[in-house]
Amino acid sequence: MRYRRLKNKKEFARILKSGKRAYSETVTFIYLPDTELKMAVCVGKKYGKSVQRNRVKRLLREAFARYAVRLSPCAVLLLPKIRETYTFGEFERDIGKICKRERLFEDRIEKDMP
RNA sequence: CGAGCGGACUACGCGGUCGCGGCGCGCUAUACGCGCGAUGAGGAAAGUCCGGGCAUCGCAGGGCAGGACGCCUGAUAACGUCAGGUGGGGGCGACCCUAAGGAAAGUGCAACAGAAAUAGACCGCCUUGUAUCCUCUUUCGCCUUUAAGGGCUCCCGAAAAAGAUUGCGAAGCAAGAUUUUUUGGGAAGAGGAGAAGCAAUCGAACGAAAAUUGCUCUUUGCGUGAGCGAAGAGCAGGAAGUGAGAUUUGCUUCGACGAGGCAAGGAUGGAAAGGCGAGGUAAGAGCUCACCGACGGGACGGUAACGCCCCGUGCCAUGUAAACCCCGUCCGAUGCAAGUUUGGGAUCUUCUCACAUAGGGUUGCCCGCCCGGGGAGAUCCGUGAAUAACGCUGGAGCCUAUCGGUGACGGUAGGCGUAGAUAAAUGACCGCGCUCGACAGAACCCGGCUUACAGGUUCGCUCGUAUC
RNA sequence: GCCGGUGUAGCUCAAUCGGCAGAGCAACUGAUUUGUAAUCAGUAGGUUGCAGGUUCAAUUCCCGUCACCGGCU
Repeated sequence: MRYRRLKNKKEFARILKSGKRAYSETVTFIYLPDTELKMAVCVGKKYGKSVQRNRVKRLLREAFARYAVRLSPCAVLLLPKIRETYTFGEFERDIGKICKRERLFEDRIEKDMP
């Protein structure tokens, strides 16, 4: 297990209030340093019907899991932007860019990771 | 081959790598993890429109209110579902649709149009009464209860008898007014004046800051009609105009007033008191008759809805109940965020009520029944508290065979073990194939209904065309 | 998950028991003004969310569906 799911409502409020935000074309990334790595995906009703919402959540989790091994411990909220279609490639590329820019990678030796 | 109808099934497939949910086994030694294994969304999981299970509530006492359903029989745990049938409607047909009880229990509504809208008589048809004037021909009546019949009077014709008188010189013959009797016919008809209108003609007055005109054509409205009006187009002309009133001419329609009968006909309307044809009548009418429809009764068939046949009634009350309503059947309420268990004890303060009052609960209301304590705040320690566990998936379960039943469905035998999350699990990448993949994601569980949907497979059937 | 409500002109809203779909603002045209605003006169604008049914007739009654809004927890 590389990361934990965020479930508590209080933690959501804390991150939204004092977390740091980073933006990209497809996703908004809110993070706050913590003792261990935690993550949650926020997808409300305005993203479509249940099939569409589930697909967005799966794609985001998969993309986050690609980088979860190398991230320093912090609490992360992922807020996708509303679009017509969602693809895995865009999510993976943007999350990678953000993590690099915000210097969240713990281990800088393995730079050849895709 | 083309067009179509009905039913059933399926819902991209295969392989590899990484990853996710819970389960089982093993390791670590119970905070967190690791490895292996099998397994893991639908026909609609959707809408939440019905029905049930299950759970709780002193519900399983009564009444009122409210809601749902409504051809018949069956299936089912139950249903507004399903099966088979009946009636009605649609289609050439296969087949499809159908909330399909009651309108003589009562209330409401039926705009506009139309003479009239649930009722009657505006026009009309028929019978009858009353009533004005003039002209012509003329035979120019009356009574009785009517127009049948009778009586009286008058007129005309015929026959018989009597017969004043007249002619012939007489007998006699001829003519013959008149009277009586019998018998036949007749005692009425034609025309106009009248009323209401339309057009033309004459015309007092108005009209120079001038179109307010005429003719033709087309469309259309009103009127029974003569005719009148509106809109548009074209042509012509330049006082042609409007108009109180009057006369004549041409034209149109109708007789007036009253009583009674009728519901045939009258342009409307969704609907006009059965339809249609014939007889009948003063005119008419199911007034009578045939056929069709309606209603009532009976026989037969069917469990029944109903069908079919016979007889009778001339036939009376339009539609709407998906308006209120009546009749019959059914319904206690709340929903797994239901609910059960564990996790908190002490002190203080305050509010309300107390033996049937008040309050709370029980169904929206009433009666009835039940409850003895209940609620709030502060301080201290304690705290994962929108939490944890249960409910939670073995159930009216699925598959196969067979038996009963037209069928829905039921019985028997054998086999199977088939998601259970809770910020909520199915994804990413690579390769191959094709027809290039629609609608769409479980949240307590079932039975239905409805809605969305790229296609594909298959069975049965209908119509048309061509060939044999 | 459960329960309730609303859809009418470009906007905000009416329509009594089923019988001609209306008002205000906005738009357009004309008048007024040197011009604009205001004012006055007039005009146009509707699949009553969609689809089906009952009825002679539906914005209204019934059924289905779509969109939006609100409440409980």
